Amino acid sequence: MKCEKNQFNCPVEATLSLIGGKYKPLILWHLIDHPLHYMELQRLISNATPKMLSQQLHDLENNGMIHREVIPEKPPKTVYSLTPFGQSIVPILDAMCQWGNNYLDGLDVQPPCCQSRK
Amino acid sequence: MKCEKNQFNCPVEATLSLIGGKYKPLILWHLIDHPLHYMELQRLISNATPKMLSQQLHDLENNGMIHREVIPEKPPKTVYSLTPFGQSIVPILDAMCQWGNNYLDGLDVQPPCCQSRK
DNA sequence: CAGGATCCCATCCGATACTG
DNA sequence: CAGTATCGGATGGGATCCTG
Repeated sequence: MKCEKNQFNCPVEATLSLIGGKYKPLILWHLIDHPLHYMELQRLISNATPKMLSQQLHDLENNGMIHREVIPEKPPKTVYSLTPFGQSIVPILDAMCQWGNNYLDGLDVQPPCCQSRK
Repeated sequence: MKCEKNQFNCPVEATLSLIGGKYKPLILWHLIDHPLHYMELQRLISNATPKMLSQQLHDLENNGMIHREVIPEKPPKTVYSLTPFGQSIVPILDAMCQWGNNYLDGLDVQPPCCQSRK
């Protein structure tokens, strides 16, 4: 999904335009409790290709949801963390995760991660 | 987005697979308080083409979120309404709508509909 | 290590026209 | 009224290879 400031049919559309990307909810989810390096995210979201991961990270950064900091070392590191704006959307992720778990339960599917937070 | 029962990276993905379509949240939103006819939905969601609207309606029906009842009259009528399963996801829509309104406020954009419910 | 570049395919979505 | 059929463009997402 695009992340522009165009007209939306509904505020819900606006919300989805920010977190509707394939790996975006998952990225945000992993960043809730602590910042992570690119490599750690790559390992946690292993079926995302590097291209997809960095693309989604850039989208989230451009929308102000996450902060990207490069640490000039050898080897170089990049740390991603939630901004306050990104934090503000966590309750929605929580609600969606909880509902999604109930739904998957009904299908007898084991969710691969984040069954519940905390 | 597709709506299959495949593997999801995250329960949030499962949720998005059901309500992530372009007009799905809006359709569900309009059906919260009362059932609607196809034509009423078409009028409320005027920039959806008939093809898109009926496609999204079918998706929602196949996933058990809405109920479709054909009333054999002349002229024919079709009534769409939320199922209990569809009702169960309303809190998420509420949360997303509320957050989206705050977000759009910050952009000085007037949301076109459903500023708040009730 | 953290990604960018390139190529390509699947799906989403819109416009227009038509039907029981 | 309540859709379906068809075509085509836009976008999302994957595979592979390459670089500072």
